[in-house]
Amino acid sequence: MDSTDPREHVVETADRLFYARGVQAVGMDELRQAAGVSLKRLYALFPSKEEIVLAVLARRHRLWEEGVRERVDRSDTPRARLLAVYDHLADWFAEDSFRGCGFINAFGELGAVSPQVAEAARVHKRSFQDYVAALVETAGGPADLGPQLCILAEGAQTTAAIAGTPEAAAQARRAAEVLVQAAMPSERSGGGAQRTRDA
Amino acid sequence: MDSTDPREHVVETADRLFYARGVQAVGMDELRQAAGVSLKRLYALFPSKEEIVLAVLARRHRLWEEGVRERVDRSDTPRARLLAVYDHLADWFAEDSFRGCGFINAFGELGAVSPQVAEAARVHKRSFQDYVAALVETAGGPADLGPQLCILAEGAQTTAAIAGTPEAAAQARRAAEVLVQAAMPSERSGGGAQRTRDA
DNA sequence: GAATGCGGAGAACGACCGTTCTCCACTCTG
DNA sequence: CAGAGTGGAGAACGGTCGTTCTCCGCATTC
Repeated sequence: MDSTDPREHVVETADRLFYARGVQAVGMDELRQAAGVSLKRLYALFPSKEEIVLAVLARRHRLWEEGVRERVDRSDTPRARLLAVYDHLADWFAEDSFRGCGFINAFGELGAVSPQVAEAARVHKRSFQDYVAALVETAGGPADLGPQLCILAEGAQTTAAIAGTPEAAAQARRAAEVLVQAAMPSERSGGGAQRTRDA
Repeated sequence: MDSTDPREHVVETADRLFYARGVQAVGMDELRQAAGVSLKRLYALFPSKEEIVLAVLARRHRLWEEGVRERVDRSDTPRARLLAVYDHLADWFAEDSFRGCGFINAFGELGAVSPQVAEAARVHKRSFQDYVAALVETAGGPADLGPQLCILAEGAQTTAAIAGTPEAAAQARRAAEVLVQAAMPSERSGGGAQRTRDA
């Protein structure tokens, strides 16, 4: 829980608070108290609140990429790897603390007022799109497929967040299956590639 | 531009400001000045800022429904009506002022702190899902198709907003075409829509 | 013309924001 | 033990927020 690095500890705490209630709803004093550091130390670690926000987003980006990559790498076939993303989403949506994509939320709250936050969201989404595009290319799918799968993932996140229910992940997965099947029809319909044995 | 109803005029102005910069970034004094009303009058029209936010969302909900409905009704076949939604999105994304879905933005900014805002977003999205589900049913499509098409629309909105480019609408449309085609295979590609399943 | 009420302009208010500063207990070093 | 320096607690600061209040010009009415 508490890491050895005080900086990381502050970022973890800030992430939890910002994500749960919004950035502007959490004051520096509350963050200081929750993180158990003095205000002086807080400002010694970070020059401003905005820098904390950016550090939180950077951490979220890293954790997201690790989580997706780990889940994808657990699948063996190129096709299963494409769909693994939605299983990752399903697990995420089922968490009690789930409240949508932190980048979308931050973009909506601060994107118009902080170019750096907007840019962080842009880079994060772009990075995911590139990753999926690489998966599609490896699987031998057409270039169109990547963006379409990403749009499904984005839509599932906001839908699940606002509805407060996790079923959007499964719906997006089924849609993705259709798109993948249509874009990359398997030569053998019986499908020797169908080894849906996970973990 | 300026409506006869001062209340509506305030809501229009608030919508423009809130949408462009975020709710919390716009103070009541700035809104008062932009709308050209006195602070006293502003608080005579609305008891609090939150009520203005809710009125803005209600107006946005109405305009969105009218816009989508008008666009859908311009199409003649049930299949074209399903895809008309994405053409509407394409036009919207191309607007200079486009900055994502106002409900998603408001939810990200205030959803955790204002149950009423969260509920407004939920109702709005749910209403759209019901509308699409009705279109799907009329077209004779399976129940699964509606949520999938909605997820594509949601994903296109956030993708276009964060990327700052409108191409997500076309990508979502192409994906939707595939989903529709897979779920409702036309016997002849020329398309006899009359041969759909009856109610 | 005097009384009355309405609405506009904007000052005032209390709260809270992000950030800085003051003060002091404490721990090292000699 | 004396002195220096570090870091914690939290007060202070300037600013802004949402909201309320005061003041005053002005139109209406008897």
